[in-house]
Amino acid sequence: MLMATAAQSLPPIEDDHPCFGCAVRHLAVCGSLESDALREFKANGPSVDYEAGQTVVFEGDRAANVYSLTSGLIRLSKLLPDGRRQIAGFLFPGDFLGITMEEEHAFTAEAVAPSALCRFPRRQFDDFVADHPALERRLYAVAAHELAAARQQLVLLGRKTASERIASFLLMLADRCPSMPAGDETDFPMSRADIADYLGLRIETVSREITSLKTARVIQLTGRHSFRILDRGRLDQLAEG
Amino acid sequence: MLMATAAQSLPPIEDDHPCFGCAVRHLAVCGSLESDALREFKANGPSVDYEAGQTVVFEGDRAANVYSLTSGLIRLSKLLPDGRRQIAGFLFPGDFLGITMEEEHAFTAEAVAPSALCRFPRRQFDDFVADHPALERRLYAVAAHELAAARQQLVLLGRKTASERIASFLLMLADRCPSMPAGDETDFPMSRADIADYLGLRIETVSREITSLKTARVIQLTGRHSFRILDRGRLDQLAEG
DNA sequence: CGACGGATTGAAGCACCTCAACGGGAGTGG
DNA sequence: CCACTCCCGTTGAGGTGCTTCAATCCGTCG
Repeated sequence: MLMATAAQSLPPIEDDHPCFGCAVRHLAVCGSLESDALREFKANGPSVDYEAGQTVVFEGDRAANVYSLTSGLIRLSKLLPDGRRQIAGFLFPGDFLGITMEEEHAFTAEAVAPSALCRFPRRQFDDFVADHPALERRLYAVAAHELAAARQQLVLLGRKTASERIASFLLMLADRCPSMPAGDETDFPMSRADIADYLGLRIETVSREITSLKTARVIQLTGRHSFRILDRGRLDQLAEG
Repeated sequence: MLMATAAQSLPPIEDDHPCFGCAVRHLAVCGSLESDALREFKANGPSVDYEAGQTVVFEGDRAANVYSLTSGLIRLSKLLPDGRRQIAGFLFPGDFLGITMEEEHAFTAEAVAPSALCRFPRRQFDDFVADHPALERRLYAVAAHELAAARQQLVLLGRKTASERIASFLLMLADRCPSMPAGDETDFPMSRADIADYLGLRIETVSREITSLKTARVIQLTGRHSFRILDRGRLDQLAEG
Protein backbone atom coordinates (compact mmCIF):
# COMPACT_ATOMS: atom_id res chain seq x y z
CA MET A 1 0.00 0.00 0.00
CA LEU A 2 2.88 2.29 0.76
CA MET A 3 4.48 1.37 -2.52
CA ALA A 4 1.24 2.01 -4.33
CA THR A 5 1.02 5.46 -2.80
CA ALA A 6 4.56 6.25 -3.85
CA ALA A 7 3.96 4.78 -7.29
CA GLN A 8 1.02 7.11 -7.84
CA SER A 9 3.29 10.15 -7.72
CA LEU A 10 6.01 8.42 -9.71
CA PRO A 11 6.37 9.59 -13.30
CA PRO A 12 5.48 6.69 -15.63
CA ILE A 13 8.12 5.22 -17.94
CA GLU A 14 8.03 2.94 -20.99
CA ASP A 15 8.70 -0.80 -21.18
CA ASP A 16 11.95 -0.23 -23.07
CA HIS A 17 13.22 2.41 -20.64
CA PRO A 18 16.66 1.57 -19.16
CA CYS A 19 15.17 2.07 -15.71
CA PHE A 20 12.11 -0.07 -16.38
CA GLY A 21 11.80 -2.63 -13.66
CA CYS A 22 14.13 -0.81 -11.29
CA ALA A 23 12.90 -1.92 -7.88
CA VAL A 24 13.95 1.20 -6.04
CA ARG A 25 13.00 4.03 -8.39
CA HIS A 26 10.22 5.10 -6.06
CA LEU A 27 12.79 5.40 -3.26
CA ALA A 28 15.80 6.78 -5.08
CA VAL A 29 16.54 10.32 -6.20
CA CYS A 30 15.72 9.15 -9.73
CA GLY A 31 12.08 9.00 -8.73
CA SER A 32 11.86 12.75 -9.13
CA LEU A 33 12.63 12.64 -12.86
CA GLU A 34 10.27 12.38 -15.85
CA SER A 35 10.78 9.58 -18.34
CA ASP A 36 12.92 11.50 -20.84
CA ALA A 37 15.01 13.23 -18.20
CA LEU A 38 15.53 9.92 -16.42
CA ARG A 39 16.63 8.31 -19.68
CA GLU A 40 19.20 11.04 -20.20
CA PHE A 41 20.26 10.74 -16.58
CA LYS A 42 20.68 6.99 -16.71
CA ALA A 43 22.74 7.30 -19.91
CA ASN A 44 25.54 8.68 -17.73
CA GLY A 45 25.04 6.15 -14.99
CA PRO A 46 26.10 2.58 -15.72
CA SER A 47 25.35 -0.11 -13.15
CA VAL A 48 28.30 -1.39 -11.20
CA ASP A 49 28.49 -4.40 -8.89
CA TYR A 50 30.47 -4.98 -5.73
CA GLU A 51 30.93 -8.13 -3.73
CA ALA A 52 30.67 -8.27 0.03
CA GLY A 53 33.73 -6.67 1.56
CA GLN A 54 34.73 -4.64 -1.48
CA THR A 55 35.28 -0.93 -1.15
CA VAL A 56 33.22 1.46 -3.26
CA VAL A 57 35.00 4.63 -2.22
CA PHE A 58 37.91 5.21 0.13
CA GLU A 59 37.97 7.95 2.72
CA GLY A 60 40.10 10.73 1.26
CA ASP A 61 39.47 9.70 -2.35
CA ARG A 62 38.62 12.46 -4.75
CA ALA A 63 34.83 12.48 -4.98
CA ALA A 64 34.76 11.76 -8.71
CA ASN A 65 31.51 9.84 -8.70
CA VAL A 66 28.21 9.65 -6.92
CA TYR A 67 26.06 6.54 -6.62
CA SER A 68 22.54 5.30 -6.18
CA LEU A 69 22.24 1.96 -4.44
CA THR A 70 19.80 -0.39 -6.18
CA SER A 71 20.42 -3.55 -4.18
CA GLY A 72 22.59 -4.82 -1.36
CA LEU A 73 23.92 -2.96 1.66
CA ILE A 74 26.71 -0.41 2.08
CA ARG A 75 28.41 0.77 5.25
CA LEU A 76 29.96 4.22 5.71
CA SER A 77 32.87 4.10 8.10
CA LYS A 78 35.90 5.89 9.37
CA LEU A 79 39.07 4.46 10.86
CA LEU A 80 41.11 6.07 13.62
CA PRO A 81 44.91 5.76 13.33
CA ASP A 82 45.06 2.97 15.89
CA GLY A 83 42.41 0.86 14.19
CA ARG A 84 39.30 1.86 16.08
CA ARG A 85 36.43 2.02 13.63
CA GLN A 86 33.12 3.84 13.65
CA ILE A 87 30.35 3.12 11.19
CA ALA A 88 28.44 6.34 10.54
CA GLY A 89 25.57 4.65 8.79
CA PHE A 90 24.28 1.96 6.51
CA LEU A 91 22.91 2.57 3.02
CA PHE A 92 19.91 0.52 1.97
CA PRO A 93 18.55 0.08 -1.57
CA GLY A 94 17.28 3.43 -2.83
CA ASP A 95 19.79 5.38 -0.76
CA PHE A 96 22.15 7.88 -2.30
CA LEU A 97 25.90 7.84 -1.85
CA GLY A 98 27.79 11.08 -2.33
CA ILE A 99 26.07 13.86 -0.43
CA THR A 100 28.93 16.31 -0.19
CA MET A 101 30.16 19.61 -1.49
CA GLU A 102 33.72 18.70 -0.60
CA GLU A 103 36.37 17.54 -3.01
CA GLU A 104 37.03 14.36 -1.08
CA HIS A 105 34.88 11.65 0.40
CA ALA A 106 34.92 11.94 4.19
CA PHE A 107 34.01 8.30 4.78
CA THR A 108 34.88 4.93 3.34
CA ALA A 109 31.97 3.13 1.68
CA GLU A 110 32.14 -0.66 1.61
CA ALA A 111 29.72 -3.32 0.47
CA VAL A 112 28.43 -5.35 3.40
CA ALA A 113 26.51 -7.66 1.09
CA PRO A 114 26.76 -8.06 -2.69
CA SER A 115 25.55 -4.71 -4.01
CA ALA A 116 24.59 -3.02 -7.24
CA LEU A 117 24.80 0.72 -7.77
CA CYS A 118 24.24 3.22 -10.56
CA ARG A 119 27.40 5.29 -10.86
CA PHE A 120 27.38 8.88 -12.11
CA PRO A 121 30.39 11.08 -12.79
CA ARG A 122 30.21 13.87 -10.23
CA ARG A 123 30.74 16.69 -12.73
CA GLN A 124 27.99 15.56 -15.06
CA PHE A 125 25.75 14.80 -12.13
CA ASP A 126 26.12 18.32 -10.77
CA ASP A 127 25.38 19.82 -14.18
CA PHE A 128 22.36 17.63 -14.56
CA VAL A 129 21.08 18.54 -11.13
CA ALA A 130 21.46 22.24 -11.91
CA ASP A 131 19.13 21.72 -14.88
CA HIS A 132 16.53 19.72 -12.96
CA PRO A 133 15.07 21.53 -9.95
CA ALA A 134 12.93 18.53 -8.96
CA LEU A 135 16.07 16.44 -8.59
CA GLU A 136 17.77 19.18 -6.66
CA ARG A 137 14.86 19.36 -4.22
CA ARG A 138 14.88 15.64 -3.81
CA LEU A 139 18.58 15.72 -3.04
CA TYR A 140 18.01 18.36 -0.41
CA ALA A 141 15.24 16.27 1.12
CA VAL A 142 17.55 13.27 1.18
CA ALA A 143 20.32 15.27 2.82
CA ALA A 144 17.91 16.66 5.41
CA HIS A 145 16.69 13.16 6.16
CA GLU A 146 20.21 11.79 6.53
CA LEU A 147 21.07 14.69 8.80
CA ALA A 148 18.14 13.95 11.07
CA ALA A 149 19.13 10.29 11.18
CA ALA A 150 22.74 11.11 11.99
CA ARG A 151 21.68 13.44 14.80
CA GLN A 152 19.39 10.78 16.18
CA GLN A 153 22.37 8.45 16.19
CA LEU A 154 24.32 11.09 18.13
CA VAL A 155 21.79 10.74 20.94
CA LEU A 156 22.24 6.99 20.88
CA LEU A 157 26.04 7.12 20.97
CA GLY A 158 26.27 9.94 23.47
CA ARG A 159 23.67 8.96 26.00
CA LYS A 160 22.17 5.51 25.61
CA THR A 161 23.26 2.36 27.42
CA ALA A 162 24.32 -0.79 25.61
CA SER A 163 20.93 -2.46 25.93
CA GLU A 164 19.16 0.70 24.76
CA ARG A 165 21.46 0.88 21.74
CA ILE A 166 20.75 -2.72 20.79
CA ALA A 167 17.01 -2.22 21.20
CA SER A 168 17.11 0.92 19.03
CA PHE A 169 19.13 -0.89 16.42
CA LEU A 170 16.80 -3.86 16.22
CA LEU A 171 13.83 -1.55 15.84
CA MET A 172 15.59 0.34 13.07
CA LEU A 173 16.29 -2.93 11.29
CA ALA A 174 12.73 -4.13 11.66
CA ASP A 175 11.64 -0.84 10.14
CA ARG A 176 14.05 -0.77 7.23
CA CYS A 177 14.48 -4.34 6.14
CA PRO A 178 11.58 -6.63 6.99
CA SER A 179 12.17 -10.08 5.57
CA MET A 180 10.19 -10.78 2.42
CA PRO A 181 8.00 -13.79 3.15
CA ALA A 182 6.95 -13.55 6.78
CA GLY A 183 6.50 -9.90 7.65
CA ASP A 184 7.30 -10.40 11.30
CA GLU A 185 10.81 -11.71 10.75
CA THR A 186 13.81 -9.48 10.12
CA ASP A 187 17.13 -10.53 8.73
CA PHE A 188 20.26 -8.45 8.77
CA PRO A 189 23.29 -9.17 6.64
CA MET A 190 25.92 -7.36 8.70
CA SER A 191 28.26 -9.08 11.13
CA ARG A 192 28.38 -8.55 14.88
CA ALA A 193 31.53 -6.53 14.27
CA ASP A 194 29.60 -4.14 12.02
CA ILE A 195 26.82 -3.82 14.56
CA ALA A 196 29.38 -3.11 17.28
CA ASP A 197 31.17 -0.46 15.25
CA TYR A 198 27.86 1.14 14.37
CA LEU A 199 26.68 1.27 17.98
CA GLY A 200 29.99 2.24 19.55
CA LEU A 201 30.29 -1.05 21.43
CA ARG A 202 32.47 -4.16 21.35
CA ILE A 203 31.28 -7.34 19.67
CA GLU A 204 31.21 -9.17 23.00
CA THR A 205 28.85 -6.56 24.40
CA VAL A 206 26.61 -6.78 21.34
CA SER A 207 26.48 -10.54 21.71
CA ARG A 208 25.71 -10.36 25.42
CA GLU A 209 22.93 -7.81 25.00
CA ILE A 210 21.29 -9.74 22.18
CA THR A 211 21.43 -12.88 24.30
CA SER A 212 19.94 -10.94 27.16
CA LEU A 213 17.00 -9.78 25.03
CA LYS A 214 16.53 -13.34 23.85
CA THR A 215 16.55 -14.66 27.40
CA ALA A 216 14.03 -12.02 28.41
CA ARG A 217 11.73 -13.23 25.59
CA VAL A 218 11.72 -9.79 23.99
CA ILE A 219 13.10 -11.17 20.75
CA GLN A 220 13.61 -14.59 19.26
CA LEU A 221 16.70 -15.50 17.24
CA THR A 222 15.64 -17.32 14.11
CA GLY A 223 19.21 -17.60 12.85
CA ARG A 224 22.58 -15.94 13.24
CA HIS A 225 21.40 -13.12 11.02
CA SER A 226 17.68 -12.97 11.56
CA PHE A 227 15.30 -12.40 14.43
CA ARG A 228 11.68 -11.91 15.33
CA ILE A 229 10.29 -9.34 17.73
CA LEU A 230 8.19 -11.00 20.42
CA ASP A 231 7.43 -8.00 22.62
CA ARG A 232 7.37 -4.83 20.59
CA GLY A 233 6.16 -2.66 23.45
CA ARG A 234 9.03 -3.73 25.67
CA LEU A 235 11.52 -3.15 22.88
CA ASP A 236 10.16 0.35 22.22
CA GLN A 237 10.39 1.08 25.90
CA LEU A 238 13.98 -0.12 26.10
CA ALA A 239 15.00 1.86 23.03
CA GLU A 240 13.63 5.09 24.45
CA GLY A 241 15.56 4.75 27.69
CA MET B 1 41.77 37.64 3.90
CA LEU B 2 39.24 34.86 4.05
CA MET B 3 36.47 37.38 4.47
CA ALA B 4 37.79 39.37 1.55
CA THR B 5 37.69 36.28 -0.62
CA ALA B 6 34.13 35.56 0.35
CA ALA B 7 33.16 39.18 -0.10
CA GLN B 8 34.39 39.13 -3.66
CA SER B 9 31.76 36.62 -4.67
CA LEU B 10 29.07 38.27 -2.57
CA PRO B 11 26.42 40.18 -4.54
CA PRO B 12 26.72 43.88 -3.69
CA ILE B 13 23.84 45.66 -1.93
CA GLU B 14 22.91 49.33 -1.38
CA ASP B 15 23.45 51.45 1.74
CA ASP B 16 19.71 51.55 2.45
CA HIS B 17 19.27 47.78 2.04
CA PRO B 18 17.69 46.10 5.11
CA CYS B 19 20.60 43.68 5.15
CA PHE B 20 23.25 46.35 4.80
CA GLY B 21 25.80 45.90 7.51
CA CYS B 22 24.76 42.35 8.30
CA ALA B 23 27.92 40.83 9.67
CA VAL B 24 27.18 37.31 8.55
CA ARG B 25 25.73 37.71 5.07
CA HIS B 26 28.83 36.17 3.56
CA LEU B 27 28.32 33.11 5.76
CA ALA B 28 24.56 32.75 5.75
CA VAL B 29 22.28 31.31 3.09
CA CYS B 30 21.31 34.90 2.26
CA GLY B 31 24.74 35.33 0.71
CA SER B 32 23.52 33.52 -2.38
CA LEU B 33 20.88 36.16 -3.20
CA GLU B 34 21.12 39.26 -5.37
CA SER B 35 20.21 42.62 -3.88
CA ASP B 36 16.58 42.71 -5.02
CA ALA B 37 15.88 39.10 -4.21
CA LEU B 38 17.49 39.53 -0.83
CA ARG B 39 15.35 42.58 -0.15
CA GLU B 40 12.23 40.59 -0.95
CA PHE B 41 13.50 37.71 1.15
CA LYS B 42 14.27 39.86 4.15
CA ALA B 43 10.81 41.46 3.91
CA ASN B 44 9.44 38.15 5.22
CA GLY B 45 12.11 37.72 7.83
CA PRO B 46 12.01 40.04 10.83
CA SER B 47 14.83 39.91 13.34
CA VAL B 48 14.05 38.28 16.65
CA ASP B 49 16.10 38.25 19.84
CA TYR B 50 16.52 35.62 22.50
CA GLU B 51 18.23 35.81 25.84
CA ALA B 52 20.56 33.15 27.14
CA GLY B 53 18.55 30.12 28.20
CA GLN B 54 15.47 30.92 26.14
CA THR B 55 14.07 28.33 23.77
CA VAL B 56 13.76 29.16 20.08
CA VAL B 57 11.98 25.97 19.07
CA PHE B 58 10.85 22.97 21.09
CA GLU B 59 11.38 19.39 19.98
CA GLY B 60 8.08 18.22 18.52
CA ASP B 61 6.89 21.73 17.67
CA ARG B 62 5.36 22.18 14.27
CA ALA B 63 8.15 23.50 12.06
CA ALA B 64 6.36 26.74 11.23
CA ASN B 65 9.48 28.87 10.87
CA VAL B 66 13.07 28.64 9.81
CA TYR B 67 15.86 30.90 11.08
CA SER B 68 19.19 32.36 10.21
CA LEU B 69 21.44 33.11 13.18
CA THR B 70 23.06 36.53 12.96
CA SER B 71 24.69 36.68 16.39
CA GLY B 72 24.97 34.63 19.55
CA LEU B 73 25.03 30.87 19.98
CA ILE B 74 22.33 28.20 19.76
CA ARG B 75 22.39 24.62 20.94
CA LEU B 76 20.40 21.78 19.38
CA SER B 77 19.51 19.17 21.93
CA LYS B 78 17.32 16.22 22.72
CA LEU B 79 16.14 14.96 26.09
CA LEU B 80 15.58 11.32 26.98
CA PRO B 81 12.58 10.55 29.21
CA ASP B 82 14.75 10.21 32.31
CA GLY B 83 16.51 13.53 31.82
CA ARG B 84 19.66 12.48 30.01
CA ARG B 85 20.47 15.12 27.43
CA GLN B 86 22.46 15.05 24.24
CA ILE B 87 23.47 18.17 22.37
CA ALA B 88 23.59 17.37 18.66
CA GLY B 89 25.34 20.56 17.71
CA PHE B 90 25.92 24.26 18.20
CA LEU B 91 24.86 26.93 15.74
CA PHE B 92 27.22 29.85 15.24
CA PRO B 93 26.47 33.17 13.56
CA GLY B 94 25.70 32.57 9.89
CA ASP B 95 24.30 29.09 10.55
CA PHE B 96 20.86 28.06 9.42
CA LEU B 97 18.21 26.61 11.71
CA GLY B 98 15.50 24.49 10.15
CA ILE B 99 17.02 21.96 7.78
CA THR B 100 14.19 19.49 7.62
CA MET B 101 11.50 18.14 5.36
CA GLU B 102 9.52 16.91 8.34
CA GLU B 103 6.49 18.58 9.82
CA GLU B 104 8.03 18.79 13.27
CA HIS B 105 11.35 19.92 14.63
CA ALA B 106 13.32 16.90 15.79
CA PHE B 107 15.48 18.87 18.23
CA THR B 108 15.05 21.64 20.74
CA ALA B 109 16.94 24.83 19.88
CA GLU B 110 17.94 27.05 22.80
CA ALA B 111 20.01 30.21 23.04
CA VAL B 112 23.25 29.59 24.91
CA ALA B 113 24.17 33.26 24.76
CA PRO B 114 22.00 36.27 23.84
CA SER B 115 21.18 35.66 20.19
CA ALA B 116 19.61 37.41 17.21
CA LEU B 117 17.99 35.55 14.34
CA CYS B 118 16.11 36.36 11.14
CA ARG B 119 12.85 34.42 11.25
CA PHE B 120 11.08 33.24 8.09
CA PRO B 121 7.69 31.54 7.85
CA ARG B 122 8.39 28.06 6.58
CA ARG B 123 5.73 28.13 3.86
CA GLN B 124 6.90 31.39 2.36
CA PHE B 125 10.48 30.31 2.74
CA ASP B 126 9.87 27.12 0.76
CA ASP B 127 8.08 29.03 -1.97
CA PHE B 128 10.89 31.53 -2.13
CA VAL B 129 13.49 28.80 -2.31
CA ALA B 130 11.63 27.13 -5.17
CA ASP B 131 11.95 30.39 -7.13
CA HIS B 132 15.64 30.90 -6.39
CA PRO B 133 17.87 28.04 -7.48
CA ALA B 134 20.98 29.69 -6.07
CA LEU B 135 19.42 29.68 -2.62
CA GLU B 136 18.34 26.08 -3.05
CA ARG B 137 21.87 25.06 -3.97
CA ARG B 138 23.24 26.91 -0.98
CA LEU B 139 20.78 25.14 1.29
CA TYR B 140 21.88 21.80 -0.09
CA ALA B 141 25.50 22.72 0.50
CA VAL B 142 24.68 23.71 4.07
CA ALA B 143 22.83 20.47 4.68
CA ALA B 144 25.71 18.44 3.23
CA HIS B 145 28.14 20.29 5.44
CA GLU B 146 26.04 19.74 8.55
CA LEU B 147 25.73 16.08 7.66
CA ALA B 148 29.50 15.69 7.40
CA ALA B 149 29.92 17.45 10.74
CA ALA B 150 27.31 15.24 12.41
CA ARG B 151 28.98 12.10 11.08
CA GLN B 152 32.33 13.31 12.29
CA GLN B 153 30.76 13.76 15.70
CA LEU B 154 29.52 10.16 15.50
CA VAL B 155 33.14 9.03 15.36
CA LEU B 156 33.91 11.13 18.40
CA LEU B 157 30.98 9.81 20.45
CA GLY B 158 31.32 6.22 19.33
CA ARG B 159 35.03 5.69 19.54
CA LYS B 160 37.03 8.45 21.16
CA THR B 161 38.17 8.59 24.78
CA ALA B 162 37.33 11.46 27.10
CA SER B 163 40.64 13.24 26.57
CA GLU B 164 40.39 12.80 22.80
CA ARG B 165 36.88 14.28 22.88
CA ILE B 166 38.02 17.31 24.83
CA ALA B 167 40.98 17.84 22.52
CA SER B 168 38.73 17.62 19.45
CA PHE B 169 36.27 20.01 21.01
CA LEU B 170 38.89 22.61 21.88
CA LEU B 171 40.26 22.46 18.34
CA MET B 172 36.78 22.90 16.90
CA LEU B 173 36.26 25.93 19.13
CA ALA B 174 39.60 27.43 18.19
CA ASP B 175 38.59 26.99 14.58
CA ARG B 176 35.09 28.40 14.82
CA CYS B 177 35.26 31.20 17.35
CA PRO B 178 38.68 32.77 17.76
CA SER B 179 38.55 35.68 20.15
CA MET B 180 38.58 39.04 18.42
CA PRO B 181 41.63 40.93 19.70
CA ALA B 182 44.36 38.36 20.28
CA GLY B 183 44.04 35.71 17.62
CA ASP B 184 45.56 33.00 19.74
CA GLU B 185 42.95 33.13 22.48
CA THR B 186 39.58 31.39 22.24
CA ASP B 187 36.57 32.03 24.39
CA PHE B 188 33.54 29.83 24.59
CA PRO B 189 30.22 30.92 26.05
CA MET B 190 28.78 27.52 26.88
CA SER B 191 28.84 25.98 30.35
CA ARG B 192 30.65 22.81 31.36
CA ALA B 193 27.26 21.13 31.38
CA ASP B 194 26.75 22.03 27.72
CA ILE B 195 30.20 20.76 26.82
CA ALA B 196 29.52 17.54 28.69
CA ASP B 197 26.19 16.97 26.96
CA TYR B 198 27.77 17.70 23.60
CA LEU B 199 30.64 15.27 24.15
CA GLY B 200 28.65 12.52 25.81
CA LEU B 201 30.48 12.95 29.12
CA ARG B 202 29.70 14.14 32.65
CA ILE B 203 30.69 17.62 33.76
CA GLU B 204 33.16 16.21 36.28
CA THR B 205 34.95 14.35 33.53
CA VAL B 206 35.06 17.47 31.34
CA SER B 207 36.52 19.43 34.23
CA ARG B 208 39.11 16.79 34.98
CA GLU B 209 40.23 16.45 31.37
CA ILE B 210 40.56 20.19 30.90
CA THR B 211 42.60 20.38 34.08
CA SER B 212 44.73 17.55 32.81
CA LEU B 213 45.45 19.37 29.53
CA LYS B 214 46.29 22.48 31.53
CA THR B 215 48.66 20.58 33.80
CA ALA B 216 50.33 19.03 30.76
CA ARG B 217 50.92 22.57 29.39
CA VAL B 218 48.97 21.76 26.23
CA ILE B 219 46.54 24.58 26.89
CA GLN B 220 46.39 27.56 29.21
CA LEU B 221 43.18 28.67 30.89
CA THR B 222 42.81 32.42 30.54
CA GLY B 223 39.46 32.44 32.30
CA ARG B 224 36.56 30.16 33.08
CA HIS B 225 35.36 30.53 29.52
CA SER B 226 38.49 31.16 27.53
CA PHE B 227 41.74 29.38 26.78
CA ARG B 228 44.88 29.53 24.73
CA ILE B 229 46.47 26.64 22.87
CA LEU B 230 50.10 26.24 23.92
CA ASP B 231 50.96 23.06 22.02
CA ARG B 232 48.91 22.75 18.88
CA GLY B 233 50.76 19.70 17.62
CA ARG B 234 50.10 17.78 20.80
CA LEU B 235 46.44 18.79 20.77
CA ASP B 236 46.03 17.66 17.15
CA GLN B 237 47.68 14.40 18.05
CA LEU B 238 45.38 13.86 21.03
CA ALA B 239 42.28 14.69 19.00
CA GLU B 240 43.14 12.17 16.32
CA GLY B 241 43.50 9.33 18.80
C1' DC C 1 37.67 -34.97 9.65
C1' DG C 2 40.21 -30.95 10.83
C1' DA C 3 40.78 -26.05 10.34
C1' DC C 4 39.10 -21.60 10.10
C1' DG C 5 36.27 -17.43 11.06
C1' DG C 6 32.44 -15.57 13.37
C1' DA C 7 29.76 -15.79 17.57
C1' DT C 8 29.16 -16.74 22.42
C1' DT C 9 30.41 -17.04 27.23
C1' DG C 10 33.33 -16.21 31.35
C1' DA C 11 36.49 -13.60 34.51
C1' DA C 12 39.07 -9.64 35.59
C1' DG C 13 40.27 -4.67 34.74
C1' DC C 14 39.67 0.05 33.89
C1' DA C 15 37.67 4.44 32.09
C1' DC C 16 34.25 6.97 33.24
C1' DC C 17 30.35 7.72 36.38
C1' DT C 18 28.25 8.71 40.91
C1' DC C 19 28.16 10.79 45.12
C1' DA C 20 29.95 14.18 47.97
C1' DA C 21 32.64 18.00 49.57
C1' DC C 22 34.91 22.19 48.55
C1' DG C 23 36.22 26.63 46.07
C1' DG C 24 35.65 31.00 43.99
C1' DG C 25 33.50 34.78 41.50
C1' DA C 26 29.06 37.59 41.07
C1' DG C 27 25.25 39.56 43.03
C1' DT C 28 22.84 41.28 47.29
C1' DG C 29 22.03 43.44 51.46
C1' DG C 30 23.42 45.40 55.66
C1' DC D 1 33.26 47.59 52.90
C1' DC D 2 32.35 42.95 54.42
C1' DA D 3 29.20 38.96 55.12
C1' DC D 4 26.16 36.01 52.96
C1' DT D 5 24.37 33.27 49.37
C1' DC D 6 24.01 31.12 45.03
C1' DC D 7 25.73 29.00 41.09
C1' DC D 8 29.11 26.97 38.59
C1' DG D 9 33.24 24.64 38.46
C1' DT D 10 36.78 21.75 40.64
C1' DT D 11 38.54 17.96 43.28
C1' DG D 12 38.31 13.53 45.79
C1' DA D 13 36.80 8.63 46.80
C1' DG D 14 34.37 4.81 45.62
C1' DG D 15 31.29 2.21 42.30
C1' DT D 16 29.92 0.14 37.81
C1' DG D 17 29.08 -0.73 32.93
C1' DC D 18 31.50 -1.79 29.41
C1' DT D 19 35.93 -3.48 27.85
C1' DT D 20 39.73 -6.64 27.67
C1' DC D 21 41.59 -10.97 27.55
C1' DA D 22 40.78 -15.67 26.97
C1' DA D 23 38.43 -19.92 26.28
C1' DT D 24 34.79 -22.38 23.96
C1' DC D 25 31.18 -23.18 20.59
C1' DC D 26 29.44 -23.74 16.02
C1' DG D 27 28.61 -23.60 11.11
C1' DT D 28 31.32 -23.75 6.76
C1' DC D 29 34.64 -25.33 3.68
C1' DG D 30 38.59 -27.77 2.03
